[in-house]
Amino acid sequence: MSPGARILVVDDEPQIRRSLQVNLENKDYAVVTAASGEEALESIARRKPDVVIVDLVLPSMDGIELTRRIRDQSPVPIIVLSANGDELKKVEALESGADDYVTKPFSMEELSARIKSALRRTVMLSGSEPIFRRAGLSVNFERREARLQEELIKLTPTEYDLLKYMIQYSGKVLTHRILLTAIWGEAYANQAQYLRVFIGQLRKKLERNTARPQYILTDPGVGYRFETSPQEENS
Amino acid sequence: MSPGARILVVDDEPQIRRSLQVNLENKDYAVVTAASGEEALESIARRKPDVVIVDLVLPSMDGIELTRRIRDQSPVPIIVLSANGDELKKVEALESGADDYVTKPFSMEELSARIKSALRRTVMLSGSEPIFRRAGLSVNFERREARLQEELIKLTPTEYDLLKYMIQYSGKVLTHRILLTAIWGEAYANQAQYLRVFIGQLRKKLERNTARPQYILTDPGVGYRFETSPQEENS
DNA sequence: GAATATTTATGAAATCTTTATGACCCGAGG
DNA sequence: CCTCGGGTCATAAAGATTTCATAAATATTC
Repeated sequence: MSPGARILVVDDEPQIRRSLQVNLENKDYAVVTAASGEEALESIARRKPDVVIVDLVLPSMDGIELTRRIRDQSPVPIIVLSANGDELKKVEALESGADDYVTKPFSMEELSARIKSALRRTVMLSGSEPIFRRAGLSVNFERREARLQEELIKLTPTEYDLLKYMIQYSGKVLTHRILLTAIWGEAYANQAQYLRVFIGQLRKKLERNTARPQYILTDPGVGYRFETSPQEENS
Repeated sequence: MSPGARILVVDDEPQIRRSLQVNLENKDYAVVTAASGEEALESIARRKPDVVIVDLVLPSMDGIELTRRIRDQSPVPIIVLSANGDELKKVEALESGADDYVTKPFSMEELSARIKSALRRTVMLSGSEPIFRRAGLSVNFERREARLQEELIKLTPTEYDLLKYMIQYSGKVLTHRILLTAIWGEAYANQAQYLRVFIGQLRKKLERNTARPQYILTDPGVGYRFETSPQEENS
């Protein structure tokens, strides 16, 4: 699927760099590493990686600052590695321009899935028609309608806008602020309750089991994400 | 096949404009060209093309922005020409309201097929008889008359124009703005009440049960659309 | 002056916003 | 280890607002 995509790993701990390098090379990625933000910026300019993985904790220039600096010069997908529990930092990272994050400790499968998702970020469209399809769900942008197994689903304007926006950035974590700003406007950036209500309505209409959503996932403390590939749940 | 359908080609490179013009005219289309988004918008308002072909890369206003602007005022099918590999842009274009895209480099056959497909989706008055038929309804565009089960229905000029327009783009949601602009003109784009009155009159004349319309459906908060596939009615 | 178009008025329907409630998670303090 | 309290989240439902359908009055056109 992604033979030889270039990945840059930025971490100050040599052990972690090594470990990631070995594991990712096993998955056929071309890996380069950097031990600091400065190195990373230079490496990005020279090597043009397809994905950058950044540890949140770095000496001198932390992950958030680095993310910001990268974003000033490149739209390359950035995945942040964050310590468990630091929701605030996650949000900060996402709003500085990171595309996704993985919470430590994480499995290689998890990281790998996020890398794939970042590489594939383009929404899959069927043929040339403006229709989005995934699992049982299809959304026709021309007709402004959504179907679940061929069955038409009635969506209000706001519900449709929200769904469309989430599909557009599917796979990516979208913070409350980002969603609220996009759909309702800057002034509503703090009305997280709106979001809960409308996410709830969308789930009620789209999800088989609203308690275990397939499409619209919650990232507690951060926001929501439209899942790209329906995963089987472990539980 | 499509005698004299009007096509607008929007591209800033004179060579490509020329090439497309010549090739499409050979296929019996009436071709007009525009070198910029601004020109294109004006040409659409004045010439009412049946299909618009837009290069994604344009100076000042790019293809996506142009697509969005066209969509604000017209449901005309838009085919986007995109450079190879720019998946993200394609998605963006389709979500902005484009109907189809063709990746450069492309053959004339390919483009031609897409044009035909786009024309087919709008109800063209091609074929031997300019008559639209669906379920019990038939509209003769040459004689400007509509019949319900062979019985002639009296339509005022505005009612007829509105019906014809909706049939032409049947299946698509037509926003209030688009309908008002098309039938009454730019200046009336906010008079949604006109629409309600005339839609109501059309329904009274066409629909068996105005409370459960078969043909003219309401998309609350968005607009109206002419239903393509007749639904079985229950009860 | 007859047909048509525009405007006004009103109740109904759909949607959006707000409030209320309980579940759940997690850390602090007993 | 347990319980408490604060926070986020999901959901239902009440209230407010907007949009819609319809009838009818008025204006315009030919």
